[in-house]
Amino acid sequence: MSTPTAGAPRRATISDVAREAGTGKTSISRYLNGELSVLSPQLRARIEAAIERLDYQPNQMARGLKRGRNRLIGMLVADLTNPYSVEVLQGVEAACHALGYMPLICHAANEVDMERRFVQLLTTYRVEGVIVNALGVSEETLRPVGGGGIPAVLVDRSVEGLVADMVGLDNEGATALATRHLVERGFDQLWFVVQPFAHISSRRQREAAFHQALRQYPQASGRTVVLELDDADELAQTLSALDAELDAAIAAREQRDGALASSAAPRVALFAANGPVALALARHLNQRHGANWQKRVALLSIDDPEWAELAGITTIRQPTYDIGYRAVEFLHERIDGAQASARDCLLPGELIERASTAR
Amino acid sequence: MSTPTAGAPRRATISDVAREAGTGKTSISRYLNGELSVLSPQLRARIEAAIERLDYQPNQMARGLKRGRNRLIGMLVADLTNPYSVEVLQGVEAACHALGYMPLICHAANEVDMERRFVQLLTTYRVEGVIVNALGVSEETLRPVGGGGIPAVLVDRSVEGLVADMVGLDNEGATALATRHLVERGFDQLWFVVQPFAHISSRRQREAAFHQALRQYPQASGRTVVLELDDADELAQTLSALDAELDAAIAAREQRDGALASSAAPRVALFAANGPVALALARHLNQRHGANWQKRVALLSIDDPEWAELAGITTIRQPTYDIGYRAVEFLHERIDGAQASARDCLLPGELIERASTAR
DNA sequence: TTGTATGCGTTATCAT
DNA sequence: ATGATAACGCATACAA
Repeated sequence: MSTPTAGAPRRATISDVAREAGTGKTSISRYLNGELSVLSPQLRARIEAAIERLDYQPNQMARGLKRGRNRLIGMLVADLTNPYSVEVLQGVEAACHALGYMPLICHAANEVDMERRFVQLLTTYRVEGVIVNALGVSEETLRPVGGGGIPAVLVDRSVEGLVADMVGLDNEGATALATRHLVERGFDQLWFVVQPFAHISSRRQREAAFHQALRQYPQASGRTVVLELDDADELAQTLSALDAELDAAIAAREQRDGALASSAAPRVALFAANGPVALALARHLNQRHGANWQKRVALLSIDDPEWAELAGITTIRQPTYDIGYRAVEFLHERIDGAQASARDCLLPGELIERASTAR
Repeated sequence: MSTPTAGAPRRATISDVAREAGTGKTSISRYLNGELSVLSPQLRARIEAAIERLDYQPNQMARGLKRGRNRLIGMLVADLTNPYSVEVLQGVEAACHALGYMPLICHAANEVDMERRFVQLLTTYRVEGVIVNALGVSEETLRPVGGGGIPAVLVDRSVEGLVADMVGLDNEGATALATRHLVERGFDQLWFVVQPFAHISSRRQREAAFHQALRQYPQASGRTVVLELDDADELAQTLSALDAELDAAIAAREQRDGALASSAAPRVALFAANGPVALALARHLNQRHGANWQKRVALLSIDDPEWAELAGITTIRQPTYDIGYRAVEFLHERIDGAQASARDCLLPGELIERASTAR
């Protein structure tokens, strides 16, 4: 059994190559930067050979130091556990590839100090720009970014006090679309379930848009339920309470409509503000009532994770890939010096109808 | 509306701080590196003030260049879409934090040339080590890593011809555990479903271990089904065929056991080699037969994604967090110069029993 | 066409 | 205790 590498044996530098090729460093540098027209064929050949022999690879750190830009951009992700983030990431990566950037992916894992630590780190590495899917807790921690600092574009969430471009879902349109769908399907009690707002703008926007949209439908009533996903005890408690209220609502309806109404019982619909909320709801209901829970209550969610099809959940699918792609394009313009005032790019969602909201 | 930053206004350097504090760069450097004992209180105060005033932050690129190490390690992930990867990643991040490393996350998205491009990039950035969840297609693309190149540790999969440490699931143990569970539950036809092996060692290992384990149970028979997830048409076709065979198997059993056996019909179990396969199977079966599919056939999967509980799937949960954490620890030892021969670290899986394998 | 010299922002060596 | 000065690996203005 052979032994893997330990201390690296010092890599070849540009000077080594120059010596090996019997020339100066300048020519090597020229070769590396594709200034081929100014190199005699012989020299060029010697350089090529030397590079090959020494397995030379230019040191990007040194390069970046010298030229003042390193083609690095930071991608600060709040929660990679959320499929939404991964999908956005794929758009980001594609755009970076196309535009010649290298994204440094930083995963805050929903921890505020992680976020702080990462923006700190990204600035000390002199990234040329940052794409931020922020925790949004405080503009404080994002100080070095946006506004007077390095160019930034926000994804999904804007953060108060931070002036920067932003791209995300058209929350108002998406929510209206979903609400309308539920009402048209005959649900007249709509419960909007959302995580604690914290400072997360998209949650607030969706909730506001929900109540706004509801005003168009006098036949339906709505309420907001806040669900804390990160605390198992509190979550279980809230879900139990919710379940009890559901029982009451169903009982009330049955009583009002008479016995024959039981077949038309499920008139309340749960509207999950995002995928994680929907998963928590579905898990709870499923555990409590088995696969039959869908007969008790409807469920619709913003975000369209892979399992939604399996569980037959109606969703609003976000244009995640495009969101990521556009974000990088925005950032690219800023890095190139665009000075326009902060722009918002709101992309439309798409309704995916499934069994969970059928009659 | 204010306008975001464009071209950065050149950050302060160590020289700027020195001038501002009326001293030399050396003292600033000393201050930054915590050599506080050799600084007079007055100078120290002046430096502190200057740094504050100029909002100075040391340039890590330059630092790394000078000291020859940058505390960067690469984390090459084959597929972030797989929850397994994200979970491993969390262990990696925690360990990096603890050991003072900064992980550069690179997402190959199952593309071979992406993988090649990233190892190239990581070496030119002179990362001190790499954790690789490889596509495994060819040792060729990983040449600069492991063996004679920069220290590397493999995760989940080893790649032929590449000598390096490796940490992952104890595939043999986990598969045996699962097989035994299925047999004990009374299933006597076990179909092991796995993606094309390509060069992915863990798939091969699990399949081999499956047939190996099966030899202990003469009452049960097994076979391997290869499922190509990336080609929708081929996938649909294979799944249909599978479904037909399932019908045949059920019919055969009913005939043999007589009419009364129909209640005890489901004696065939699907053993998914990993989470993505399980999802594909569940989606198909659910779409074809509705929620009742669980009455037709059992399902067990290695990997325990979030939706498994919702769908009631029995799984083998991998110690993902530990896998990531251990990987970084291994790497750390190599970076520090450990010369031992390549080690393997195989961690045990845990059986999570759910409805999908009940009688 | 090719090479020399200087500097990017830091740290390390050596004086003072 | 403090400060010049020389590298680190590379790119570029300038000279040849």
